[in-house]
Amino acid sequence: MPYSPNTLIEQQFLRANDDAVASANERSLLRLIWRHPGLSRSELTGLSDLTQQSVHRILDTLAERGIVLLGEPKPGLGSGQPSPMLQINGGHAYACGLSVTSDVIDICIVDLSGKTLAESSVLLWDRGMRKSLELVYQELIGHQQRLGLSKERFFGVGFGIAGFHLDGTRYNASLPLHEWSLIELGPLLYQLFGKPVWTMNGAKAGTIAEIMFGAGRHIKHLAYLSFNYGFGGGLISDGELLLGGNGNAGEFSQMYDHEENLRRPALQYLLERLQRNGVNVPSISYMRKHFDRNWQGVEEWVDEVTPAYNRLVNAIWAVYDPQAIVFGGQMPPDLAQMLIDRTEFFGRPRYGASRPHPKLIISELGSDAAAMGAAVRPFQACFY
Amino acid sequence: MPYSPNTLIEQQFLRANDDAVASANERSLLRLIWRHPGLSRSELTGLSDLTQQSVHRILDTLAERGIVLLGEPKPGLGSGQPSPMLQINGGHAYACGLSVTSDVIDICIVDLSGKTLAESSVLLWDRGMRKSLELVYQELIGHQQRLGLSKERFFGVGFGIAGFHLDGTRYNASLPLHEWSLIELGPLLYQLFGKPVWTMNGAKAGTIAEIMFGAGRHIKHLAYLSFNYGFGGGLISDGELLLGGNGNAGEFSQMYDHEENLRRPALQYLLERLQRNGVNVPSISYMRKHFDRNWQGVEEWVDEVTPAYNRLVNAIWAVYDPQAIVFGGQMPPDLAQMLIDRTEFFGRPRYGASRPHPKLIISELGSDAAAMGAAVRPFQACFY
DNA sequence: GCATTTGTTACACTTAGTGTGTGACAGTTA
DNA sequence: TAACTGTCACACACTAAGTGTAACAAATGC
Repeated sequence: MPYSPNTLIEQQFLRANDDAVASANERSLLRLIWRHPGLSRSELTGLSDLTQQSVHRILDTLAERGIVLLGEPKPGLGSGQPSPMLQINGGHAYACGLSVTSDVIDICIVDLSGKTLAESSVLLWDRGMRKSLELVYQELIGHQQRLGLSKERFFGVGFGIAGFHLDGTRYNASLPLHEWSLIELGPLLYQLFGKPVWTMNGAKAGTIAEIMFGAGRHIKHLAYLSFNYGFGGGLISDGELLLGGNGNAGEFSQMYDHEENLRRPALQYLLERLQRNGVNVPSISYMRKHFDRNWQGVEEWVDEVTPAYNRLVNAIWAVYDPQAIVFGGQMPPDLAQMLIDRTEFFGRPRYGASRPHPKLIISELGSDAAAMGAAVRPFQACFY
Repeated sequence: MPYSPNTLIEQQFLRANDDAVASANERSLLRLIWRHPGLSRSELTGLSDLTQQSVHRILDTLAERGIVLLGEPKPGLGSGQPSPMLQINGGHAYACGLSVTSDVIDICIVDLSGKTLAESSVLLWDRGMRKSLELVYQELIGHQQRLGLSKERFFGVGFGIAGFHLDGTRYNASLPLHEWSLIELGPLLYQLFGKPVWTMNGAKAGTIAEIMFGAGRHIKHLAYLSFNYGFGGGLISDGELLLGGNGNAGEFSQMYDHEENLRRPALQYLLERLQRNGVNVPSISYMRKHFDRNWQGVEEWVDEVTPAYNRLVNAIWAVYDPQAIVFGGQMPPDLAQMLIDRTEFFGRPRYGASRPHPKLIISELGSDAAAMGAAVRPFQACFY
């Protein structure tokens, strides 16, 4: 039987007489509370399709289980009996997110309300996978002790890795991660953490962060570009991550042939160029933090990748037609703007009406998006 | 309030005390019967997630409403009380599909079981839209009388038009169809036919045919290429048509820049070339019927479009990653094979494991796929 | 202070699926 | 040919979950 995290969820998080964490209607209400912080019970009734009585009862059981907090009456709603404010109870559960890239594992602990409780990272150096995971586990234990988090409230682990999906929980990552490739990561990590583990491609983790914390909260169909050492991304359809036939929808790099591949907008090439030009930029995260568009070589690189970039944007438009394309990953916002300024949509207007093209948006999430996305993935899978 | 066909469905097709045609569970059973012709009631229980009792009761109500026929006991199932064979009752409802292209409107009448009852077409010439629709309506009336179809069993109309979606039921079609562009087609057609009308892009109609009658019956994630005068297509995710942000997912032509656009694999260019070479090929449908790969100019054209074709296939792979890409529309099967033989996937293997790429499949549906797809669209929207 | 408005809560009702048990039937065995 | 066995049909009581009606509670505003 294939590994599935859903069957491994602990009893204390499940509904009575049921092996799910929340029913479809419960999830729809939880989603609304997530998206509208400070909502009152009566306002929620208006947003939901359910009747007032059903909303009331469902919230009652959610509050009894400690998932939702019924707060102070909300003021300023006009006449009538005041309605309590609703809040997701962060204390009900927390999850750990891991993002494995070629040189570092980012760790992030997030509670059910979406609050980041801790962040840290472990450098890979030349340590083997087992050793690295052992260090990650120690980090986690440290965070738990420092924050006074009980093991019982630990819901699960989200695990993102830079590499494409093969099948089950197997991935194919780039060379430095050869040890992590081609093996079933799900059972391995479950054994280490003793909690259910949701695995995903790293760019998909960023996409989930964008769904839960970013532009995806208001835009239902979008494409997320994750610019990193290489680059990938993800598609969101109707607020849900789209997987495609093999789980690799949004692995945009694949569209280039050998030659064009060298002029694709992957940050490794910009980094190399800057270093060749003597600009002191040791890493991609440094580049993101201190980016200056006047650095020697930036303009040149942008001009060089513009054709491949425009091909990318138009291919996404043609194939998937999202409402928006979000620039994320480690891309410096100002660099993203330079690309956006050079965008050329190929479609020509007909009768004055052009085919509506996607908006181009710079992600407002930090560069830790992947680890954050990995961390909320368990909650997104079960609560929202 | 925007036009919606679902609210216009006539009483005789709706459930008691409900304004839907079939509940989620009813639809899941109907889908299974559709996909497994000759299924017995007991076999259906095994395929469905529901219990035997629930299946029994749901089938009972569906049989009472005349949607399903309980037939003869199925022989050869071993011991036990014999179980009746199940059949969708074609007589319960029929629908009319229209496919509007630049020179012709194809008409197709399909019953609920998927059987084609009639096919015909109306040439557009220089007739205006109103006049053409009037002729289509006369054709429909003729078919109804000849086949003895009662108006009461007429469920609705599926309408496909070659042009991209704008919003609501407005489309932007190529020049010969300027009269059909930029207007709300839904209310207009509802007024003419007096039945709910589901509108869609023409290539999406072909995609729906592929879902219901073709490769989509067994493959859940695929991309459909509709080669016609121009070319478009559609995406299927988990057996459902994917719309994207503006309803234009799968409008693949959009990915080419001005220059490459002239070397894209649209059949208009092949037709022109053949005619220039003195090959007697008056139309695309003639070309499909009598295609010969030795015609003067075929090989040359295929070589010329191969780069753009490979870009297309790789872009679909990169962006959406389907399990299969289906070659459909008016493309002659042998011509499709010539392209497939020239396919080059750009991905390189890593650790000997390549990223799994989509299978390339030639559609087995006839060239009337668009009208057929348009015709089943109302059933697909409400029953399956 | 009272009417108005709106949220809370109780209770009967509806819908839809489940669990149990009995009888029907075909094929096998004695 | 009668008994046995496994599978299916079907009836009935039960459960889960949402709806509709109505009484009651708590604020606002005149």
